[in-house]
Amino acid sequence: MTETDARAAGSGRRRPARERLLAAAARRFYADGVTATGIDTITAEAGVAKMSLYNNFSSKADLVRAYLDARHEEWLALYRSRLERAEGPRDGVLAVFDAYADHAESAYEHGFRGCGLLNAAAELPAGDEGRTVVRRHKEEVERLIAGHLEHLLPERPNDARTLAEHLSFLLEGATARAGLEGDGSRLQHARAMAAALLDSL
Amino acid sequence: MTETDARAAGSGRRRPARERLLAAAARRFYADGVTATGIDTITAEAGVAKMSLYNNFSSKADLVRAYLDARHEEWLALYRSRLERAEGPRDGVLAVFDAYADHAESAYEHGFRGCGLLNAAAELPAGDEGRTVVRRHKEEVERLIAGHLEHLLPERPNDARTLAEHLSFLLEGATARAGLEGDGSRLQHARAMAAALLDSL
DNA sequence: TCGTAACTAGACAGATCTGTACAGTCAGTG
DNA sequence: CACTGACTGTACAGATCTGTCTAGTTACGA
Repeated sequence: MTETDARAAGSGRRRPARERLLAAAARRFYADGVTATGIDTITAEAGVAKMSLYNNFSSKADLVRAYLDARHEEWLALYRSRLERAEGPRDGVLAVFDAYADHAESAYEHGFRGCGLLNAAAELPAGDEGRTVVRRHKEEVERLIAGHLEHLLPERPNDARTLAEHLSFLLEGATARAGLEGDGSRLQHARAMAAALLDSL
Repeated sequence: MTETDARAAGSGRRRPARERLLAAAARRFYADGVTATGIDTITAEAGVAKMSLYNNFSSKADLVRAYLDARHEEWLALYRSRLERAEGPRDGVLAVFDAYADHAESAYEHGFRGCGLLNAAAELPAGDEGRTVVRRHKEEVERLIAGHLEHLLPERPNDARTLAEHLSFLLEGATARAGLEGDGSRLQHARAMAAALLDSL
C-alpha cells in the first residue's frame, strides 16, 4: 500500500476531494432530491472548496451522472456479497431480494426513501441519459433473476422469463412502498412472496 | 346549468384561472418534475397572470398539494369508470390494473413517465405531508384490491390480504418500469400475471 | 348604472442557483 | 531548493427562483 492509498483510506489524513464530494452528494441527493440540492450545499457538507468540485466534475449534471453510476455499482457489490453465500439458483434469486433489503437497512439520515436510482430518474427531464442508466439498471436486475431461473427451469425458458419479470415487479413495487413507509418490512414481505413462488414450481 | 358553469366548461369563454393553473401544473410537474418547474413557467403555460396563482393558492407548496390531490382523484375516476363495467370480484381486481393502464395510455407530452404521485414523492423532503398523501393513495389501492379479494376468498381472509399486497406490488413495480421505458406494455404484462394468479386460486 | 370580484401586466425585492476568476497555501518529489 | 499539482477561500457575474405590490381592466349582478 502506497502513502497515497493510505491517505485515501482515511488512516493518516483526509480523503481526496473527489471521494468526499461523491459521499456528500450521495447523502444529499438521496435525502433531499437532486434538483433541490445545490452545489454549495454539497461542497459545504464535503468540507471542500467549490473549485474542487469543478476540478473533478465538469458540471452538476456530470456529478449527477457519477452519482447514478456509483449507486449502481454499490448495489452490485451488495448483490455479489450475498451471492457468495448463496447455494444454488433458488438462493441466487433470493440474493437479489436480499441485496435490496441490505440497501434498505443501511443507515440513512432521514430513513429509507426507496431506490435512489428510481428517485433520481423521476426528477430527470425526458431525454436525459441518466434515465437510460436507471432503466438499464432495472433491466440488469431482471436479467440476473432470469439467469438463476434458467438453471432452475432448464426445460421451460418461457416460464423462466415470465417469472423473472414477475419477481422483478414484486421487488420494484415493494421497494417503492417501503420507501414511502420509511422502513424495509415491505421488502421482507416481497422476499417471502418470492420464496413461496419458487417453492411452488 | 348556470352561466358560470357554462363558462367553466369552456363552451362560451375561457375557463377560470384556477382550473387553467391546475391543468398547466399537471402537465409541467409530471413532465419536468416539481422542483425543476418554476412559478413563471406554470403561469405562462396557463396563460394567466402570476398574481392569479397567488390569489388561488397560498404558495407553490400549496399548489403542489392541490396537484397531488387532483392526481389521486383523477385515478379514482378512472377506476370507478372501469368498475362500472366489471362483473364480479375478479373483474374488480383487474379494474384496478386497467385504471393504471388507462392512465398510461393518456396522451403525455413526453410519453408515460410512471405514477405522478410516486414521482412527486421522490422529490419531497422527508417530513413533507405530500409524502403521506402518496403513501395513503398506495394503501388505498391495496385496500381496494383486498376488498374484491375478500369476496373472492370469503373463507380465507389471510390469503386475501397477502394476495392483495402481492398484486399491489406487481402493479407498482410494473408502473415504475413502464415509466422508465415510456410505454404501457409492462402494465399489460402485470395485468396478465394478475389474471393468472386469480385463475389459479 | 354602479359596485364587486376576478383577473392582468409588469416592476420589484431578496434570496439562491450554477459556474468562473484569482490569488494563495501546502505537501511531496525531482 | 524549485517545481508541480491538488486544494482553499472569497468574490463575482448572470440567471432564475418565490413571493409581493400596484395600478388598471373587464364582466356580471343587484
